[in-house]
Amino acid sequence: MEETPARLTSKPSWLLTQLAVHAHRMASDGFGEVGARGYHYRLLAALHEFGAASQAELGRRSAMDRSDVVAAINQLVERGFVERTPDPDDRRRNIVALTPAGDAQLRRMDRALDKVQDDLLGPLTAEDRQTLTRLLTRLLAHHRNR
Amino acid sequence: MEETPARLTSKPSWLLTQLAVHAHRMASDGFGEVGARGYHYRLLAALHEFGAASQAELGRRSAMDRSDVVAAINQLVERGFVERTPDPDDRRRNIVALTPAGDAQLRRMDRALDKVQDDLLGPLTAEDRQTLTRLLTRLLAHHRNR
DNA sequence: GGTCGTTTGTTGGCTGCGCCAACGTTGGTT
DNA sequence: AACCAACGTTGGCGCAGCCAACAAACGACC
Repeated sequence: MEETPARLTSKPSWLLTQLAVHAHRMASDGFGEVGARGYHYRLLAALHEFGAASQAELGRRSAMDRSDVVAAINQLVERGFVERTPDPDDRRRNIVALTPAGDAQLRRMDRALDKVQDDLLGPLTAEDRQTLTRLLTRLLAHHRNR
Repeated sequence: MEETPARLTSKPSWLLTQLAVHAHRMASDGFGEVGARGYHYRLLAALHEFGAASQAELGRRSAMDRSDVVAAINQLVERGFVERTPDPDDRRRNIVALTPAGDAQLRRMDRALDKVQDDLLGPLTAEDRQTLTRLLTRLLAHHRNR
């Protein structure tokens, strides 16, 4: 059983990034079962919660680069999960809207993700889970605004 | 100020991966100042803590793929931070050893990383930091072996 | 009106990290 | 001798994050 250097295991940044690798892999597996990836989920979630929006706005809400939004929306359009129409009021923009099929896909991904959360937090008590979530939320909010 | 969907912000896997992005970026910036990356730090740390080892063993200790170890060691050799010599007792293996220059580089990266931890945990009290570290360690240990 | 700066969509590219398949060489087992 | 396992190496893939550039369109200002 090979050991990991204490220099690494003692550093929160190491714990965080390594655990994120596991979380990411689990989520990817879940998404993969419905033929999707993380970017798709973020966009569908933003559309469902805030309604139709331009690509730039979607990017901001989903913490994605504009260029990555283009590619992901292309794929979602191709599958009929989303509709892209030019904005008549601002000809620079596209309006992206969720379709019923997209809504169904979002629910499928939701179910897959819920399972992931449970696997991820496996050995933690309900109280510990809450504590962890609270701490992570605080930190993320702090760094979100640089 | 654009909002992020609650579907995302409520999921530990989202908090974890997004916060990991920040942590990774901060660490990358720190490492970048001494012209290195995460892989280099992992290898140097393993060498310093456990002594000279074969590449395969280093990979296991640093949670890296064999092929990625090859490339990273090449770069460390090129900079004189590490020496690679054939193992006379097992001609399949190379013995990788830390040089004094490598040790100095490790210390430089250590200092950069310490700063990162502080920035990362910025708004947390000492007690909260300890709690977070404890929870993350528990989770990582759980997923490491399965 | 015309000019300037900004926003938007899009293309193309780059980096880090994790991972996998294949191959030849070498060791250990039987 | 035959087999399987481990090692180093090459080459390649996927996801996520990011940046630069461009043309088109918008807004504000004089």
